Amino acid sequence: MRAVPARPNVRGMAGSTLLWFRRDLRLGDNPALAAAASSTSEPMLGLFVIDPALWGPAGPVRRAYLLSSLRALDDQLGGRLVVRQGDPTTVIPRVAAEAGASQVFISSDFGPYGSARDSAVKAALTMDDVALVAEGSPYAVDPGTITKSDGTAYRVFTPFCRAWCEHGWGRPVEAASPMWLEAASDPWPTASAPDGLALPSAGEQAAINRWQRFIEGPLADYAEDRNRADLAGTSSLSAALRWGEIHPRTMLEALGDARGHEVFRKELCWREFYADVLHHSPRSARASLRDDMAGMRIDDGDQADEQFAAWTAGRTGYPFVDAGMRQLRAEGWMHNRVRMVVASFLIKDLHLPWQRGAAHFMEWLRDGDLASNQHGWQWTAGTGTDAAPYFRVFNPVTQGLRFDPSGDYVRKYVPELRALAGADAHEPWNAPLLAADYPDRIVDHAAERHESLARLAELHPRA
DNA sequence: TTTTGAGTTGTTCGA
DNA sequence: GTCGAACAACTCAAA
Repeated sequence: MRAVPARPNVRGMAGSTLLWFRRDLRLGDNPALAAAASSTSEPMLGLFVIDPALWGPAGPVRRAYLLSSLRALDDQLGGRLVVRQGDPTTVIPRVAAEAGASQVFISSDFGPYGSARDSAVKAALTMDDVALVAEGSPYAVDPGTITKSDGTAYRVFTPFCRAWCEHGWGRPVEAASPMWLEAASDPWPTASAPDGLALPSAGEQAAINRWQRFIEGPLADYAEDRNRADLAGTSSLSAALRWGEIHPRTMLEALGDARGHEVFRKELCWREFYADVLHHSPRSARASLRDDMAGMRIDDGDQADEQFAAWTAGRTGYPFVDAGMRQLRAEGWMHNRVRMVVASFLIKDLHLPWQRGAAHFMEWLRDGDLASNQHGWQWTAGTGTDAAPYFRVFNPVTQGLRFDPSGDYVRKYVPELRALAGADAHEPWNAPLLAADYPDRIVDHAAERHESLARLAELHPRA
């Protein structure tokens, strides 16, 4: 990235190569970059397109994170990352023409929007005699690759994971250090995180540093500590994976057979499993994967709206739920264990549709990934893969006592409960004078659990 | 072909 | 206080 050539005139420069970054904001272990670099000895042009179709829905948190990550990438490119705004179907052919590029390299996108967009871009480029070359993807194994023996997609995680491990994945590809062309950028959009929301540092180097710290520290006890909300037992790399600041292949390469390593590899596999499920069933981003659950009775109306608002604000009166919802607003991130608990509360205690909670998560999560988010929610709702224990209803108090036994997590995000010591923070109703500013419980968990099971029984009436 | 056992993340009840 | 059973029914792989 230091080797910046004497500035050529981009216009009319024949034979140059374009690298279109999307969710692969890194230089290391980047097959598209490696392929582009080895295809030409000419300097190449690194481009990111701000696509209005994605930019708006990304929400303020992901917009701010993305800009921060793009700034880091721009630094790595010696300030030569070209940023354009607009529909890629028109922007990509235009930039390719400006640069005289005959090839545009990308990393494959398997999402419903991304794959359709890439088809449209490919068609538009073909008219100009420019090739769109896809190399690599955000996954260790491309979605659609792992199938059952009859060729159809897996719907259960464990057999998928077994097949995924047997299939294996390649070694990280060597870093390339091409020369980068300079070209005009559109003005970068502005985006700032909501007031008071603190984002961690973004970019490839930050991701590598975080990964290194995780390997040296929490990974050894990951099997036990990953569920503990009051410990820093997770990798905190979900956003880096979402934006491709680090590739899962790089991580898998470093993992061995220790228990914590095995469990972490499984977590990476979950990400790949859900990408595979979404790839085979694009509709499942919006609709329940299991159509037999579509008739589930849900609540709506003014009271449902009020309860939804209490949930988003972290004012349900259940400390573990409220701590999670407030962490989301404070950091644009939530501990995975707590994601399940707040999701279960929305679905089983408030009887609201999973799509409503999933949309709120997508609005606030800096790691918001369509496949992982929607199917994580569907797992909790019992509408997705893993249909077996449909009677699973999380008890928000029990979960808090088990996975935040110190109460530190609750007190960190719910200041009204700081007068309660230890695990007492999970049951403020036992000491009302010490938690006077904290809301009362908006529903009775035992009663709503019963209601949820009753509504499920309506779908499967006994003979 | 049919059968069988197992399946990320759970809770409650009653002995 | 601890422990096993029950909560019903779908997917997958192996026997």
